[in-house]
Amino acid sequence: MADVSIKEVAKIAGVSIATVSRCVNQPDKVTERTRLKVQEAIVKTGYSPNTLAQSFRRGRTNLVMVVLPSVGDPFFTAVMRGIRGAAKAKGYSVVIEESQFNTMTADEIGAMLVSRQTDGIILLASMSPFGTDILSAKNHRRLPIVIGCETVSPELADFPSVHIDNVAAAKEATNYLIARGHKRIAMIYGQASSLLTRDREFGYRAAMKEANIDIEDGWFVSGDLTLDGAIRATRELLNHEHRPTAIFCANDEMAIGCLHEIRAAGLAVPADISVIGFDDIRYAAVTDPPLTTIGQPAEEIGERVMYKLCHEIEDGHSGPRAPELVPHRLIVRESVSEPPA
Amino acid sequence: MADVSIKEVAKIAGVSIATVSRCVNQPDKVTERTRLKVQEAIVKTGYSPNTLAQSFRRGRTNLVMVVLPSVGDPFFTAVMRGIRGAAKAKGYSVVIEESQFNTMTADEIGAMLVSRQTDGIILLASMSPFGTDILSAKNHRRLPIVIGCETVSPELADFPSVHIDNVAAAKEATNYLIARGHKRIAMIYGQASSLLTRDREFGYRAAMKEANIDIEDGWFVSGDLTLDGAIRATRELLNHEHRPTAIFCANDEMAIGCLHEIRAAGLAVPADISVIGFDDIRYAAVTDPPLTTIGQPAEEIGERVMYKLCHEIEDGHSGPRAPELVPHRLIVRESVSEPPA
DNA sequence: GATTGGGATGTAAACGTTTACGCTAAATGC
DNA sequence: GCATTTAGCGTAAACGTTTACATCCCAATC
Repeated sequence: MADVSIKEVAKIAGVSIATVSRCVNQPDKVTERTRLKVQEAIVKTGYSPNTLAQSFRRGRTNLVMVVLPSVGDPFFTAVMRGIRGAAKAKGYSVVIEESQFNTMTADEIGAMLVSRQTDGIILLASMSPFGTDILSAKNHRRLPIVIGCETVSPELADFPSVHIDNVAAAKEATNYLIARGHKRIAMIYGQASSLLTRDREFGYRAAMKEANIDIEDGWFVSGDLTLDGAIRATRELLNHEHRPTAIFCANDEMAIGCLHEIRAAGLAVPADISVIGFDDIRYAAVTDPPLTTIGQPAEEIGERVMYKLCHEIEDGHSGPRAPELVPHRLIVRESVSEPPA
Repeated sequence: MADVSIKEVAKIAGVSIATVSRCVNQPDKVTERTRLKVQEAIVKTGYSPNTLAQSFRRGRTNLVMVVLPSVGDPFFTAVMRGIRGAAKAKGYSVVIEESQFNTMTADEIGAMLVSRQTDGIILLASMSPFGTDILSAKNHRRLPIVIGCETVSPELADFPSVHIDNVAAAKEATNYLIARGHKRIAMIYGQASSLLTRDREFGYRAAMKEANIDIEDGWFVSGDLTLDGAIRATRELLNHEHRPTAIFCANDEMAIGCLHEIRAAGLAVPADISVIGFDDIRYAAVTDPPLTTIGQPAEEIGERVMYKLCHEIEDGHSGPRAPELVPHRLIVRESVSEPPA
């Protein structure tokens, strides 16, 4: 059944292997008559082209790699859905690498491309902690890499990217809390190494500064972008001598952990403490209380980033590389109110 | 930098390409002296073997495919973590296919293997709705396929599998509700086509029957394994003329939707209605109230299923194929109590 | 010192496909 | 009806690697 090669088809159809190949790949270069003859031989033998040989010959795998911080994060799941949809439409398969748990370095990524295991790479996770030499512009060979979600660090500025304006979005979240009357506003941020985190931090600090509100020591804590990290961070905040009346979490997963820990401490959201998240993952709508958050068009980001990558792979790069900004929006639910009197 | 082939290395090192290949793949077959010489040439040229050519020549991609119902489900995310870890250890990459949104048929899966795009396949989703001809035992060629999580349908019984005893687990969940005094127990199940759903249904019905409790019409509703589906299903249950006092959800994601909808209706969990889930995803511990559920060793399942697949790929199959059962356990939190008086 | 054995290396074939090139025969232009 | 183009097809090379086999050389044995 398997292991039938193009040779066999050619023999049965009474044509050369070149003709069989053409029938499959460029049907217009071949007579209707022979096309049918070959088609018949193909179904008779159950032939399907050996993808390995094709990839080898064509120098393409039709495989792209996505590097993301955590596959468990529902936000990235949504981005992945967009990527996958676009990939399917363009005939690519996707392999995922989690940057959080392995030590994949920029060198490994470069090696991956050089050794042609994948045709291109989508970075949803900042690689800055690893060093970006191979990826950087100083490497003159253009690697098909596109960056999504993350703000682009200077070394990577040469690569195309798709993301929201993280600074503006974080500022908007913070301003919303300020507008509701909060002054003691804490932030649970992600990983210190991440640029995305840094952008959201800038937004938070900028909004506070503009409103002339001081940020006390201990109001800016890391939650590692995880549920458990956020629970620890929230505990710290609750024990702070000036307990905040509002907490801005850099993603929804942390916000959910935050909600839980506040509740566990016998306090109420938003009566005692307001919470605002980031990403608008699906669970955000069903928490108790439903989470006010910043929505990102995750699936759209995924789609666009994939199409951009296809363009890089197939047409090489062309024209300018201004980051493609997509819109965010504040989604008001019930986890934010005025601070307690 | 790129595109340096084995020939160039050979020329620089002053040896034949065969020797270079041996240095890389079977270092013990080569003199220390030449090995060093070649090594030097390799770093000098920046050579890295063309993976496409290797795959082609060796007839192996070191790529496996995982088919699962929904990548968004945190349970499968956990399974994937196990798979990914084992894959990494064994030198494989993983591509994911979602069976929910595309129409991948068994034939396509077969084609995938025949055309050698992947070395093997892990099925975490039942393929029964699609027809299993290609995969079935009647196809004499042994395909490297392993089944995880799902109970194995008769046609697939010939393939190795790793899963919990879903019937027993569902029975245990139901019995727990019965033991707490419930009689009006509803179930929100997954997709009707899924064997896993059928097994959990069996367990539920068996427990009810043994306790001599009738299941009323309308107490057994589909939630599609999704949040939204569960919300709809819960609404139906709340409007039932004999409203259940307990709801058994076939997975935690649905249980979370269920909790939310009960709350939205102004009722309390567990005071008015008890809820029990299945899977013990991470969010289950931080719902309000924390969710009582059945825990599965998701990551372990993933690991084992991957190792089993490696064995299939590398050593062919050998010996008997009894399904490998892994233990489940009831995790008691706070979403179940006695029924209201 | 001749013979044998074996380890290290080179030679060349093979994997299945795509494609440049050349050939034949048919179609087109006078 | 002849010359010219062109469409359809076959031949064969090429992609980069692995590996069976041949070769060579050195060491060990008699």
